[in-house]
Amino acid sequence: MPTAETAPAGGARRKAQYHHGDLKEAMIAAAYALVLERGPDGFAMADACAAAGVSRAAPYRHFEGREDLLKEVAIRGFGRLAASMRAAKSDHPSGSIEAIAAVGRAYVAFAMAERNIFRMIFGKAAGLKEHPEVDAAGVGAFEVLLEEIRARYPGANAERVMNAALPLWTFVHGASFLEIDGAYARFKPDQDIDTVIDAATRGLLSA
Amino acid sequence: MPTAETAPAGGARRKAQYHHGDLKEAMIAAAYALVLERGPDGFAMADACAAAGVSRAAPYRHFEGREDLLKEVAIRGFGRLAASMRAAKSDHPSGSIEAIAAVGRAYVAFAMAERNIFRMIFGKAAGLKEHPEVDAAGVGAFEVLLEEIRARYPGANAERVMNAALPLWTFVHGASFLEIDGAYARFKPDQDIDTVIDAATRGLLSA
DNA sequence: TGTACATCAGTGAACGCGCGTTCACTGATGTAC
DNA sequence: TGTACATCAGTGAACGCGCGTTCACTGATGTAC
Repeated sequence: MPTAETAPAGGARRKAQYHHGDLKEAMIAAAYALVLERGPDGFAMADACAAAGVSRAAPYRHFEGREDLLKEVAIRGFGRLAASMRAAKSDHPSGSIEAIAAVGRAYVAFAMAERNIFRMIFGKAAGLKEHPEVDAAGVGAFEVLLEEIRARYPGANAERVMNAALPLWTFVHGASFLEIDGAYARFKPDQDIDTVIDAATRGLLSA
Repeated sequence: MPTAETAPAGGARRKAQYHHGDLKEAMIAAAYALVLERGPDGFAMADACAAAGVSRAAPYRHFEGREDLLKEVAIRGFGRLAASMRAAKSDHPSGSIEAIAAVGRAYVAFAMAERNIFRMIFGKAAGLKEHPEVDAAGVGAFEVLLEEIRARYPGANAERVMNAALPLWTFVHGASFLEIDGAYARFKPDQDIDTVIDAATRGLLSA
């Protein structure tokens, strides 16, 4: 019903169509929006069904259950995080400090923009068990940073790359959580988070 | 019943006593242990009641409800975190890099030892609303680091102290979450986390 | 091109369970006189 | 020191709600002939 009005193309009785068309995708999108808004714990199947304009039982044709749907949401989350980091670094020379700092800033910016998604994809506390696919999506996101580090230190072995990358990840990860939880706003309200990230990136890369 | 055996002092029929003695404290301790074990979402009032050897209705004489009990757990959590940081730094000269690094190591060590408590006290996602008392306990924990920074830079104004403290907190906070979530184990299994913290502390303090 | 039939994707209703919370109660304790 | 009474901290049972999931069904679609 909600979407019927806005898509009058084709036949006249598009309204109240029995088959949805792409319910799987619609459910994922609805779930993503709901998790974003209320967090993974506040997410209810019934709400996602309502948002997709479908009965409560319908999604079980496409997902094993709630967990399976949330898994899909988590994969999207990592995908969006990776995409925004990738976009951010494309403005700067490959391997430059600026590119690396831009990746970090994008990481924190994503956490701020989609805080509940960020909280969900990191930390199984939020009721999401281990899934190889989610895991792979997470690795894919980390790869964006690794690529940049490799470009900065051509020919460096894996250990050296990790030694450079992990502290940077650590810092922006911590910055994301502190920002999300309001710790920065509380202790230093006028702070510009991007400046902090830039400074830390330099400090950690030269350490 | 569980504690009756171990405290035979006084009267003979200590067992199955009607009045608990200190149910409030017993509930908090039971809840703390349960949250530690299963996380804040896996925590059920009924389990805590069972652990304290009391009916489901009893705690409502001492707490407004579940949220109120969890609030108390969170306060304890911050208290324990602060105490372990304080203990760690006492081994080193006040204001020294070693003392500051020790505080950081203790922070991450606490996160590892009590991961579900750590997750609970940071991030309201875990179903704990804002409470002034919890907030104050959190500030108290941060104070342990601030004291150390002030000792290092005598006479520094508040801003300078924050500028030094926040990046350090950010790093150990990120390290805690990555360690908890298994990210370090996954990407660099043989890494010694304490070494990383020491290096980052030096790098960030001199940045 | 039309009909029969298998298959698929929905529906509506209800089940069932976990769990926080409440209610009327009762046993224990402390205090006034 | 003993009794009456108020108060407090428990109990047992049940309520109620949210919510994921299942079941028997029905409408729509695609395919064989």
